[in-house]
Amino acid sequence: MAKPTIANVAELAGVSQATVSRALRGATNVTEETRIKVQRAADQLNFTLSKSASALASGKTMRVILLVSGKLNEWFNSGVLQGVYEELAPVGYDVTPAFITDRSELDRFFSQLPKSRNADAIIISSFQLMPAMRDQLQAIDLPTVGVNVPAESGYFDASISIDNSSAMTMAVRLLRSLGHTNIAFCSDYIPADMVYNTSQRTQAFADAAQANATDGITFSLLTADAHDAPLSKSDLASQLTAKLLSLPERPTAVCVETDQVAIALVKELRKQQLNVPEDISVLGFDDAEIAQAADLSTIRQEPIELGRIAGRKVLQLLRNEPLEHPHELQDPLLVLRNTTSRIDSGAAPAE
Amino acid sequence: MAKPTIANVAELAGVSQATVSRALRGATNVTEETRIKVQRAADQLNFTLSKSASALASGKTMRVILLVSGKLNEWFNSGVLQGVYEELAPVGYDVTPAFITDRSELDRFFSQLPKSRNADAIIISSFQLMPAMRDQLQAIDLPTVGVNVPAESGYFDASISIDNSSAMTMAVRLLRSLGHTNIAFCSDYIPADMVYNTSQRTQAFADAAQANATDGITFSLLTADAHDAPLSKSDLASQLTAKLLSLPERPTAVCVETDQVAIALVKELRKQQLNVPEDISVLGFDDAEIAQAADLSTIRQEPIELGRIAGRKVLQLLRNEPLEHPHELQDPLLVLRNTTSRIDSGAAPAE
DNA sequence: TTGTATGCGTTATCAA
DNA sequence: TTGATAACGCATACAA
Repeated sequence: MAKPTIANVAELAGVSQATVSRALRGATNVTEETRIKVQRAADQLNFTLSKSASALASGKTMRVILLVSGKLNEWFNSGVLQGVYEELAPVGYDVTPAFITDRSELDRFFSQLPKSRNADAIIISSFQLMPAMRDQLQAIDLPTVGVNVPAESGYFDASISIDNSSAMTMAVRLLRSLGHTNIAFCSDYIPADMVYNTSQRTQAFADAAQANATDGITFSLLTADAHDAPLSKSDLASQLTAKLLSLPERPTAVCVETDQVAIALVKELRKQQLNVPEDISVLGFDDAEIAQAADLSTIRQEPIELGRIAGRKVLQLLRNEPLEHPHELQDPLLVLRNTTSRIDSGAAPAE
Repeated sequence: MAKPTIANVAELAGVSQATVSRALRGATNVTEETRIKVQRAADQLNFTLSKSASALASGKTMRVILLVSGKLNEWFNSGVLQGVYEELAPVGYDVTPAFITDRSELDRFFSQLPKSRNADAIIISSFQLMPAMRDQLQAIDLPTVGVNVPAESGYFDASISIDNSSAMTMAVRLLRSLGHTNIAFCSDYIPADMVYNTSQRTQAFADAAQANATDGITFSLLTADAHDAPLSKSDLASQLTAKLLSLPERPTAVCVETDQVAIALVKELRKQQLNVPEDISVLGFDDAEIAQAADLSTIRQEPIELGRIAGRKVLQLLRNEPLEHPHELQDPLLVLRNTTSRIDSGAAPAE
């Protein structure tokens, strides 16, 4: 038999289609005896329910879309996917990833997006909230949960984000307690049509700077020059290094938007005969695998955990369970390795 | 209107449902005029075709499953996903990832696997081909393409794999040309129920060793002791280092199954006061991001490209196009950085 | 080129 | 607890 249907199973088991359907889905109102009988028949025919037919009949697709900015193999995105999958797959949901890099793709995605037809929920990760997107988000009649989205957004039914503000406050405090009084924040240029950016971190740093601006402390914001094609990390690093060294007074500590850029920056600084961390401390952001390999001090965020939390929120929304805290912030963790030290310490750091 | 159906669009456009269906899918036999009229009506109603209904009616799910061993956020797996997605998404296919870590999950996956019901094709990445799996593969009546699967497998309709044999031959040649005469290969212990392993690489190294075994050259295979829970990379590295150092004659060069383990090994060796690469050369496998950060010499494989190729093969199979070379091997590339050098060179490597 | 009518494989309502 | 039957929303053979 090419493709057994529920009817074949029903016939073989000697019951009705409806009973087969109930038995196979684990409904309560089926005798244990019949259930076993049906299961046996299904196994014998190598039968599985068709998701398409189930979806059509029930109105539930058992699928949730994960929309990420940037590529699926980026550290953050793949981690979120893993986390979401861990929570949703065990309860029968498929997770269909989609990614988007520029504005036009975003528009296309949302216009084609099944307004409630092809998914039961949608998770949106790390998007800048542009006006156009807000409208489209509001037009969606699906449960929507955000990952690393701006705090002020009431555009999602739920969200989980890292606390950038807390992260940058911690970073500034750390560097100050190490004696640094001239601190910079480095970030890449953000094209206007970019769907994601780390501007939240930049802003959070600026806020933290302002809160600490009273005494003789200098804060600087360094951003790469505008460019069309994305810069390689090393080109970006050398540009940032040049800017860093051309400041009136060279900062003794820099926070960098991501580990990748931070590591490239460390390499470039060392190439310029500056010792890290003796001459200048560098603090990354993410604690990706490379941070450990490069012995980089950094601020940890945990994409897998963010994904899990997002997945759980989706499940709650799907079950119409009330969310106590629909919008959550996750506390970051400072991870100190070998690229940060006291300003006045000329000694080599301990191994 | 809550959920517009094709009937609503038909009514608004003043045509039949069939025409709407044809127009929206870009069928040829529709007047440009009607197509525009229909499109306008669809836009106005914010209508999108229901994938479930389409799938049920047409028998095509427009979905392909990507089954990987290990987690979705691993470097190789997420790269393959990205590559597959790049090829399939533009032509309308969803890619649904699934991952599996042990044998029991594998069995469950295959038993629940829609024998041709819930996907149009399946891509299987990096699985060891166990007997149980062979049977199940043969039972699948879907196009099946493998990524990094054993060469001898005629169990897939198509496949794309890295050429482990060529990789290890290159590695051995490189190390020999650098003057090394005592070369080891390091790998983790592989639990019996593991669905994936790097044993192909180990075997390829053994083959390469045999091909070079004539003169006074020593090859060793080092494997971690059996363990239940996965070892941390650093624990694994220290165990491998211990084995390495307890050999009658310490090898001057080691190939390691993955970059991760190689980097941990380098750290451990240096902790043991051995200079890398002056005293001992280390060669990784993958050329993941961390390899560059750690300045590791390694053998590059490109998961994204593998994914793209797999995606294209799926498309060809789905279109019933004949594949000239259903089973392909990809040539690896040697990437020399700072963990390999001549055996007789005591000088520090150039920056 | 367009319309009509049927079927795709389930779920859900209702009755038994 | 089980069975009969009507949706579910679309694709497609066939007719016009």
